[in-house]
Amino acid sequence: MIAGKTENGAGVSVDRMIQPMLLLLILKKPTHGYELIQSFNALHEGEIVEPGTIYRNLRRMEKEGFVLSSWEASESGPARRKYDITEDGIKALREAVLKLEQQKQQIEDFLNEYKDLTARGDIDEN
Amino acid sequence: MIAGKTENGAGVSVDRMIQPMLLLLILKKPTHGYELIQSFNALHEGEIVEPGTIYRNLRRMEKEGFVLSSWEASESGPARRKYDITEDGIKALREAVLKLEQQKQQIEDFLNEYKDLTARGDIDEN
DNA sequence: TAAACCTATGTGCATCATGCACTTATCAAT
DNA sequence: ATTGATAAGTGCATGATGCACATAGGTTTA
Repeated sequence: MIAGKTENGAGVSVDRMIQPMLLLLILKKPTHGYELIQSFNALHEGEIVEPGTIYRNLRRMEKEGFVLSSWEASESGPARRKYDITEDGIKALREAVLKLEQQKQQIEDFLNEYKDLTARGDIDEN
Repeated sequence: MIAGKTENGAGVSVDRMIQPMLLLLILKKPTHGYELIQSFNALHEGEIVEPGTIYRNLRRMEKEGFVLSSWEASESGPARRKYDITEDGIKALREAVLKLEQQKQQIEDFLNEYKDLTARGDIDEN
């Protein structure tokens, strides 16, 4: 439970990965917020991402120049805001990838330290 | 740059790992805040952790029953608050480990998806 | 002895991201 | 006309952090 806690607990999982994940999804296939929410929640079952979080991240990323939006008519339903990634967005994605690699390494280091401890029997298993 | 941003940018690295890292350090060797700050900043060079963040996390964890503190005299210097981990703290550490394993997996999944894309040449390398 | 410095702990304020709940709006179907 | 799915968004509260500052004990030095 960290950051905007509740039973969901963004302290984990998709935590702080929303921006790069959105950028990657948009890079793969330019689309709109509603579908991104579907993709997100289909991808990580159980881990529901708040619509508000998606929409706010999209608007913020547009403000920062990582994506561009354009209104698009739907065959059946209200108009949607379709997002495309920009050059800056691709750059931001690359930087995020580098940071995530570092983060993964840090987590691995931590987990290894923990395992060393349990292996030595300094801590019980159950 | 996420959460309390500035040039430091906790959005990465030690991001949201402070609590489990502190618990692990204290489990290995009960100690006080100031030394934990040293350990932290020695461990991850370049990534400076704010003293305020450490102290606040320690007090919070004590309020939640994960650690216990006791004042202790120093040979040379002001008294320090020495922290010991509790059973609940060990439990919390174990839970954090599980979540970090999940988080690591998510990062890996993401990085693999990204690599698939670059491998297909859908995105330039530089 | 006073000033300067290191050790040690902490707080106040601003910023940022998220969860939860709610609102608005379009379109289709009943 | 009402209901329901699609689609986008906002307001408020909560929580974590950075930065700067405050406080205080102890040691060293001028």
